[in-house]
Amino acid sequence: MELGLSLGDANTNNTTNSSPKSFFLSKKNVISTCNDDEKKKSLGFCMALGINSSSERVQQDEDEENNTSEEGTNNTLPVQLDLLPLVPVPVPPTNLPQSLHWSSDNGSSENGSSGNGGLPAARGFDVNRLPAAGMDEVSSPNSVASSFQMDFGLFKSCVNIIGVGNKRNSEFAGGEPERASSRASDDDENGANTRKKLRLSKEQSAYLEESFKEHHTLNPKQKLALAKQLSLRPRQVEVWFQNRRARTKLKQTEVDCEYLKRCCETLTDENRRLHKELQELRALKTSNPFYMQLPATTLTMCPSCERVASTTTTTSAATAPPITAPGTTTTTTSDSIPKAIPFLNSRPRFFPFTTTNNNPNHSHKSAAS
DNA sequence: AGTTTGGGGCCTCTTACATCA
DNA sequence: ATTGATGTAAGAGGCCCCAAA
Repeated sequence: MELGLSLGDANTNNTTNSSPKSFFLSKKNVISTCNDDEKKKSLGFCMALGINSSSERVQQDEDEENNTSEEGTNNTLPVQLDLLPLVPVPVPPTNLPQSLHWSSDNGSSENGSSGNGGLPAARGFDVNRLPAAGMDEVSSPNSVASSFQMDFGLFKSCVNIIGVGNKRNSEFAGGEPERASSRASDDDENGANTRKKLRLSKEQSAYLEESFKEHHTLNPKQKLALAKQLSLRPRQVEVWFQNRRARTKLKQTEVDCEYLKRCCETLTDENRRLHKELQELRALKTSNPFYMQLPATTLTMCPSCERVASTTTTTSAATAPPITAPGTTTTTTSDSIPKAIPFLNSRPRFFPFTTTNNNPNHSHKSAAS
């Protein structure tokens, strides 16, 4: 079971919205990564903090990094907490190279295993570090390691030929091995087993980003294909995706916390205002006891359709003919809430833990319809 | 059918390194 | 040239899932 905290447009059905901002806290505190298996297991607790439909919707990932959350400041935030199953979020198509558009069934990831079949010609990626003695990791049980190692030899032979536009690496574009690689090889020669920090080139990072837009997780074939495409080790690709997921989660958490903070402030203001109005109404009632002699009306909220319905209860105090405020009408429907309580008509709807109306036969007993 | 076991994937925390101001 | 901050690749440990025994 996962806890899904979705920050999206509450005026739309955020469970089917194309891009709700959400992170899912599963029992492992992991981000749901659109993995089909996890989605099947997810029983989402969707907590949505909506903004006006016309307001900008915070975009995912890349826009998070631009800290667009500040743009979402809106004092009229309707807040919605939904107990809803999480619905898979469609991933928008990207301009990912065709070779990296994997299908979810792993079936189309075979591109990389057939030499360079289907993949664009090996681009100018430098190799930060090429293993001296084979691949340090081939995690796939049905590994394609043999073919990959064969191809790897080809890549290795091309390493010093490939030029990279990266400033950091461009200094070695003239056939010089990259510094880190050189140092690593030196250590290897010295038998040292110290870890070396190796930067990926901009092209490699961009390529990984594009693939990350498609899939937040990789299956072994995808990982191998990507590693082959980028002349990286599968372990490097795997680590990059792990770190990328962690960064995404961190930023998402920051954005969501900011949303929650603003929402809390909004609700605090709302609560303060309601208290003030309540005091005013009580003062009004005290000063003019006949002014607010309305029938005892209980406003209730239908959890299914989120419609306000009122029921007029007959009490001893309400049996007397109501004396309404000037210019007001006494009704019992939500469509005409007494204007003596104007905020009920204007306040944003706040429904903690509302549920959607799944019953098509749902109807109200009240006249409100 | 239920249990155990090993492998793989992923997450989280952490470290080490590269880069920049 | 040095230093602190920041970003990030990578290691380590743990958890979960799954298939095979």
